[in-house]
Amino acid sequence: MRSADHPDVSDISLTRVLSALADPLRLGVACLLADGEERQWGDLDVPVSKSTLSHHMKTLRQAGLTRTREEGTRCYVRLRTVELESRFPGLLASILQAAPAEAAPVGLR
Amino acid sequence: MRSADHPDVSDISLTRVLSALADPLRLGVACLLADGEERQWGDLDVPVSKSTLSHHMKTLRQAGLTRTREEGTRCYVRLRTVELESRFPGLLASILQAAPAEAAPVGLR
DNA sequence: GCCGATGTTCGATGGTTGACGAACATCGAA
DNA sequence: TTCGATGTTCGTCAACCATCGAACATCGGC
Repeated sequence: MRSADHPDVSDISLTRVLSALADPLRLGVACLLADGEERQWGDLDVPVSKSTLSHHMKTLRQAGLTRTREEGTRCYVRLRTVELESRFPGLLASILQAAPAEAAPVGLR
Repeated sequence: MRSADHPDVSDISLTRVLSALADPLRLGVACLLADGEERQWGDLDVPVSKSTLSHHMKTLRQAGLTRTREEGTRCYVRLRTVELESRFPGLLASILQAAPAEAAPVGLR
């Protein structure tokens, strides 16, 4: 169940957040979501197979970085910016600022 | 050669920093060094064998988080706080602020 | 010059992770 | 109702990582 594994804000773990963002592909997805917009998975142009993308999105979701919403067969995702900021002030901002230089190329289709 | 693998400030990689700090033990070491003091390996009270500690210190060093200085057979280590701050503004501070809650218990002997 | 203390390196081991394709489930549209 | 689009799950594989003990190198003190 996808909606079931969103951790509560107070349960978001620093080490999980760090390892989630330590992967170039997930960092790239986070970068792309940094504008606050909600995106559909299929709109993400990523250099991996869809099963691998699904796996990475699950990792981001379980780390508490993103929130996934299902609508029919489609999945929409957005960054939990505000919640992250309240849990780890300044963290996401400082990471995303430096991220584009070494994140995987993730674009919009 | 230990002193050889300190990356230059401009070569410090975000993903390497993140994965280095994603490990509870290394996060604990970073926490302990957060006061800016230089410490000797042997003074660190860590729950792992010395070979494992050596491995983790190498990881921190190669990620650019710490600077190691050798003096005889002893090794001293300190956080590269200022350099990190110039490379990734705000990053280290926000991590270290949240770290104590889930870092491995690293004390002074 | 010998011995103990301090780290490093090596090899082995077990666990985790990222990747893929294939098979599956579900929903919407024709 | 059948088919295509969208994600998930499963099994597998290779790579990586944390850990340990043992062997080694080096330096300082006795």
